[in-house]
Parts: sequence; structure tokens; C-alpha cells
Amino acid sequence: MTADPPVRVRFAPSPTGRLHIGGLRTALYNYLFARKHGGDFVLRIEDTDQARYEPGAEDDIREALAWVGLEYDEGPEEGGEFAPYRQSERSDLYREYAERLIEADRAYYAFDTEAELEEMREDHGAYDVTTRRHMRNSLTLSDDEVERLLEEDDFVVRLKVPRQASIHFDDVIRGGVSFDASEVDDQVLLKSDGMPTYHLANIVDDHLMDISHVIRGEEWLSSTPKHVLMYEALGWEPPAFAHLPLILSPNGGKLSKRDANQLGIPVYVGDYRTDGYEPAALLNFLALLGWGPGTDEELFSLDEMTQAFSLDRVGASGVQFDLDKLRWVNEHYVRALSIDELAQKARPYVEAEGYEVSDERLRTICELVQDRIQVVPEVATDNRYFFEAPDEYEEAGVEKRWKDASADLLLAYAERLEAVDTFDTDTVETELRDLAEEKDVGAGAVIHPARLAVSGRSYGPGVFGLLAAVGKDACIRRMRRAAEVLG
RNA sequence: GCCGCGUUCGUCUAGUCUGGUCUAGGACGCCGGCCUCUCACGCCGGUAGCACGGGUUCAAAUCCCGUACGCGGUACCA
Repeated sequence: MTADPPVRVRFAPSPTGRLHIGGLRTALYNYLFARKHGGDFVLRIEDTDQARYEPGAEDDIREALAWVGLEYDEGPEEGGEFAPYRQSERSDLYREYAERLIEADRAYYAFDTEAELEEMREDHGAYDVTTRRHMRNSLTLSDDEVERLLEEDDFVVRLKVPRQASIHFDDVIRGGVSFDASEVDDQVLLKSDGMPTYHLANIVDDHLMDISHVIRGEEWLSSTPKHVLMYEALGWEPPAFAHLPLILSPNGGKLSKRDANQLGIPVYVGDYRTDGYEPAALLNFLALLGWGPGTDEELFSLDEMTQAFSLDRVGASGVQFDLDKLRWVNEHYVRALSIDELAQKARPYVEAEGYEVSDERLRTICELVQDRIQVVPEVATDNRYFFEAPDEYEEAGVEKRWKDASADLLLAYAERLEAVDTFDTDTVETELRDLAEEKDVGAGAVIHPARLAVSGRSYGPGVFGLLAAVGKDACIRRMRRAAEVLG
């Protein structure tokens, strides 16, 4: 019996933009799989496209992974046994293997111009077994001619797809997948700028870096036969493939930037950070998007997820992003925060709204709102009355809670509060209950108008805590103003 | 268009491989109730689904075929 090779997986984003939420999900599943099996998780930067390269993108990717706590064992900055991990620094390697493929008659040089390619596509479709015979390449041209053209240094290397063959591979998530060779075109492997395409670079690196499992998005499924052909041509054992279902928009379609923005769904990982989501909650939610533990559990720490994770429990169909579910998961992480942590996380958002608040008061406010918010910034955005007087009174609340006697009761309450020395939850409550008794009304007859007057709303934290947190002067001022405005 | 992959409540999923225990389970959302100064939390209850059509079988959400629909791919992009 031969032991399974050690698990080594890679997350291989291309630095063409900020890290996308789907990319993070791919990274997460790779991470979980690696950790679950005691293997290595590698970050590899696939920067073979000079035109789409975006400076700063690599930093964004690294920062995003650090923010959520997905630590990798090898990467471009941290190095490792298989360095370098940036493909642009490995060009010679790819050229070498492209040549090997040519020697093995599994690839060839092509010299067609853009115009010629365009014409070919219009007439025939793809550069493949049938069309390559009519094109200018090392299969159709004389050796001398090829020699001469190579001198000009403007050529590409294309994969020579076999005339007829059925290409089959096993996908961990989907089972057996087959393609007919006639459906596969002669993919460019080495571009005229000397850089490899994804297809070549990816198989060379995966092989050289001893990658055991390729876990990537489903968009790669249809190019996998090309990869399989290359592994075979080079005499290499291909890694196991696992193609993850794509994340779709809640409308069912592709999660486009425009679409997402409209629905309030952040597209980039960095946006979740600025929007104040808890990184652990994001990971938890993402884990559930395409995978299920098979139990009723839904809230997992990274370690718990790692324990529970298994590729066979990853689904094969596209999954729709559900912002409500994310918020629900996040809510649980917010509740698990200590008051100090919550206050610390909330401060920047409070300040961004232009409010000033002491640490002590912010903690008090956080205590009051912690289990009433889903995302940290809501400490400020959903509870402005702690920081400024309400500029209007919730209509339905007034309708329901503001009675004829409310103004007089509030005025009397304000008077009592004015006389009080210590303005804390207990005294505020005592004063209110005494007043209610004195006036022979239920406590609610004062409670509800007081809440309305001070917060402008009919709902929120317990009213005594609320009043105490808002403070004596502000409360009295707001009560008198409400009595005047609402009558 | 062609090729590939997919299809269980609105959404994420359990169940499908190893057909009966599934009058299909859980969660989000939504609705109702309890708690309660309100809201939220929590708890209790409800709503809603095997895409469709054939077949195989004593028996199909589960196996087979077809159709529909969705997604992906079809670049010197990844």
C-alpha cells in the first residue's frame, strides 16, 4: 500500500485587481483542506498578464488574507522551499517546458498575425486540429522558414491537441468529467512577449511545487482538459482537481460589480473590512456558501471549520450570495465581543459620523446596543440619538404612544429630573415610577413618551439605561422640546 | 451556436453514491405567540421545496434516458 502524498494546496490569484469575495472563498476552502490534512497552504501570484497587471493588487490580496487570518506557509514575500512564488520571476522555467513540449511533438510554434487569427475565427471558429493546417506554424511551414521566423522573435507556442481522443479526469466535487479532444483548441501556452499563459504556468508550477490538490473555481473546469493533456505530455502525474461552485448574485446571475453594489453587497474583501464586518463572521458565512458540515451547526471558528471540513461535502451547484444570512452570522460574532472590544471597534465608525464620545460613555452605549445591532458601525448609524438630539419623531410611534396627557407628564418628569443629583439608571427609574404613582398612571404612560422625546423612536434599549446614557441636560432639553413640538 | 457542469422550501443546505425508516430534516428570511416599558435577544409555533416528462423497480428525492432552465467556457485574460 502506498501512502497518499502529503497535501499541498495553493491559492493562486492574479494581481489584476483587489481580492474578490469569491477569491476569498476559494482561499478559505484551500486553507481548510490543507489544515484539515496537516498539509501546506501556498500563496502563488499569477502575474503573467503584463497588460492587466495592477500595482498594489498583490498587497491588497496579502492584506485581505491577513485581515481574515488565513495564514499561508509559503508565499512571494515569505519565501519557501519552492521559491519564487511570483510567476513573473519564473519565466525561464516556462520557456524550458514549452520547448520540451515541442520536442515531444505536443506543442508547436505559431506565427500568425492578429489579423490572420481574426480571419480564421470568422471562417472556421477555433485554432484546432482542423484549422491549424491552414495557419502559419511549425507544423505547416518548412524548417528553414520556421528557423527564420523564430529569429524575428515574434511567435507563440501552442498546444498540439491530439486529433481524436477523449479526455477524462476525475473531479473531487463532480466525479468523472469528459471532453472530446475535438472540443479543445490549440491553446497558446507561451505568449509572444515570452510570458506563459495561465495554462502553462499553472501546470508547471503545480507540478514543480508538489501541489497535490488543485482547488479552484468552476470557471476553470473547461480548461482542465488542456491541463490534463499537458501533464500527460510531460509524463507528470496530475494533481487531484476540485472545482468549486461559483458564487452568484441573489438574483441568480453572475455577481457583477454593478449588481452587487445595487444590492448593498460588497464585492471586494477590503470593502467588508471598511463596512465593519467581523472577519471571522465573513469566513464562517463563506464556509457555508457551498459547503455544509452535515450537522445542524452553523457557527464555527476557523479551527472548528477546519475540523469539520471535507471536500466531499462541498456542493456542485452555483450558490447565491445571501446578505441577510451574512448579517445574521455577523450578529452572533458581534454579540460574542466583550464591551471593550466592541467599543474599540465602534470608535472609528462613531468618529466617522462626526461624533465625539468618551471611552466610558461609548462603553455604556455599546452595552445598551450590543444585541440590537448586526454590524459594528450600527452602534453609530442606528443609534444617533446617543450623540445628537432627534430631528424628528417617528410617526407611527407618536400615533401609538403620544397621548393627550403625555406633554404634561413629561414636563413633570423633566422637573423631577432637574432636581436630581446623580443621574443614573436607578434614580431615573425611581423618579419615573414615583411620578407615575403620584399622577396615578401606569409607568408606561411616562416611559413611552420619554423614549420618544429622547430618542425620537418607539423602540430601542431599555428606557432607563437609555436616559442615563444620554445624560441629564440633554434628556431634560429633549423632553421639553417634545412637549412643545408634539403638544 | 457549440461544449461542459448543475437543478431538494425565496435563499444556504440534510437526505442521493449504499432505492424503502422522507406524509423530505435544519438554518436565514417572512408570519404568529411567549417574555417584556418598547425594540432586539431568547424560547415556542407556522409558512414554503424534491424543475418537467418518460423509464427501471414491489418501491425513486434517491438509478437510467430525454426536455427545460441556470451557470461556466469558447482570448497571445486569469
